Amino acid sequence: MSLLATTSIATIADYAGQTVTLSGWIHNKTEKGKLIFLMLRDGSAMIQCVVFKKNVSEACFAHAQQLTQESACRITGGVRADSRAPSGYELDVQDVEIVSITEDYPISPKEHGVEFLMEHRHLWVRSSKQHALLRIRAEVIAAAQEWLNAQGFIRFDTPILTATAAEGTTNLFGTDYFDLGRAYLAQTGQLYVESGMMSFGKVYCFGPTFRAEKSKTRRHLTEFWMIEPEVAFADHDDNLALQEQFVSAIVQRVLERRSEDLRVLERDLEPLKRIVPPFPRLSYDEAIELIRTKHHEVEGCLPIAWGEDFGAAHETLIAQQFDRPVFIERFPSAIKAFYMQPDPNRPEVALCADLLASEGYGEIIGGSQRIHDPVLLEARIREHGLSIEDYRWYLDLRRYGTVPHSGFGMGIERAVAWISGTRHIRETIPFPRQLYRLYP
RNA sequence: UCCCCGAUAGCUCAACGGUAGAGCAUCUGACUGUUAAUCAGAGGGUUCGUGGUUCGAAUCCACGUCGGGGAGCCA
Repeated sequence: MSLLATTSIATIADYAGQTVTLSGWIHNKTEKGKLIFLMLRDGSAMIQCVVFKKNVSEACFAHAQQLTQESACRITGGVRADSRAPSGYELDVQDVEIVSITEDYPISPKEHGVEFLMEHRHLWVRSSKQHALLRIRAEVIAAAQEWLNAQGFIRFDTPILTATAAEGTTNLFGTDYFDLGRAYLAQTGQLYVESGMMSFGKVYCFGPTFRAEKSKTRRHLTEFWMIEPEVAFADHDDNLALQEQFVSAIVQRVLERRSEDLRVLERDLEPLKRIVPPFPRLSYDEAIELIRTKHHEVEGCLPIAWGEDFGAAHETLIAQQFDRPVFIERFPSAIKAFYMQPDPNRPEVALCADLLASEGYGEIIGGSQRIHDPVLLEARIREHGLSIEDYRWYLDLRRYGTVPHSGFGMGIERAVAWISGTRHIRETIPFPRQLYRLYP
């Protein structure tokens, strides 16, 4: 049963032959003398409504004439299958009720530049492609949480206002916090979610995270959403297995439920259909060697020495060797976060991995096995020049019932950009926050 | 923070040292099958700002503002 008195356009096929009332906005209008075509959008779908002058009252035809792009209205008419209609069904209009008339809607069906569209982001979300993309975002978020819930994970929310830097070095957004000095917006929920892991075993946090880095690329936002699972008694290999199942499940569910939106975005579905476990795995050492032999395949890609981190060109080169996402594992500890567990066979590398999306969309997951030994963790905190006092609670997790554990974080916007085939990350979130954009 | 590029009608762009232009949108009129309808007509400009070069600047130069692409950093 519907919560509203009006019919949802998405279910219009169920009403063929019946008279219904639809509520929505005029997406487009074509006048042809005594015949008017109204493309009505209600959020669920669109349908073409046909107004014939001789079939309706004078008042009704006048109302239809007054409607402009994005005017709101209620339209009553008969549902009829018609091959001439874009969606296969159209509405034979009997009555038009105007709810509000829109004047001078800024976004016409013609082309626009990025600056103009971003300035009108609050209206741009009504456009077909943005609508499809944000539906896919919602599906990715729902799929991620529901898959984890089905695996016995508990959502464990972590704070956004924190007293210190979680990972120390990166730039943070700060704000005054009453008499307690500075507070910072979280750049990850990971440390806190480890507390939940010791309580519930399998947990995840999901929320916005903030990076005050002056990144200016199509892969970066200053505010982005991250989902971070954390599992007790899970080692590095368990972690990678979890990640490839998680990512595959999300992709397959989007293919299953949002194929119409992927079609609107003209996304090639074949690469997505291949996203099933197992994903290829490459050690950091193997990646260095691959770059040495194949760096000429990507412009601007130069060989790097052991101990250096990869740049964007290196990631592109590595990702394009495979037809599905690829793990790069066991990075040098020196270039990774302080909490990552060293490989017992090679203490100079960490039991961590980055997952690079296929088709050159870059890193979508970063994860690791965490240090569970309190002595080692405390030493690492000191080595990184961090305050033991700030991490007292985090060290407590290792003092009381410590166990090996692993986890990872997936950036929602990068995953959505990859799955939807969207070049720029800014379109994958309703209101992107970037270096030079805080409005609307 | 660094490198590259851009700003002209509501929008997308042209004019590149000599009278400010087009398409779309808007308004008026015609049209019973349009899918970004078509046809006819009309209105619409502080060429981002400040200074400079020049007989003359949208055009060349400097600085500034806003924005776009990329690097680094990362998800």
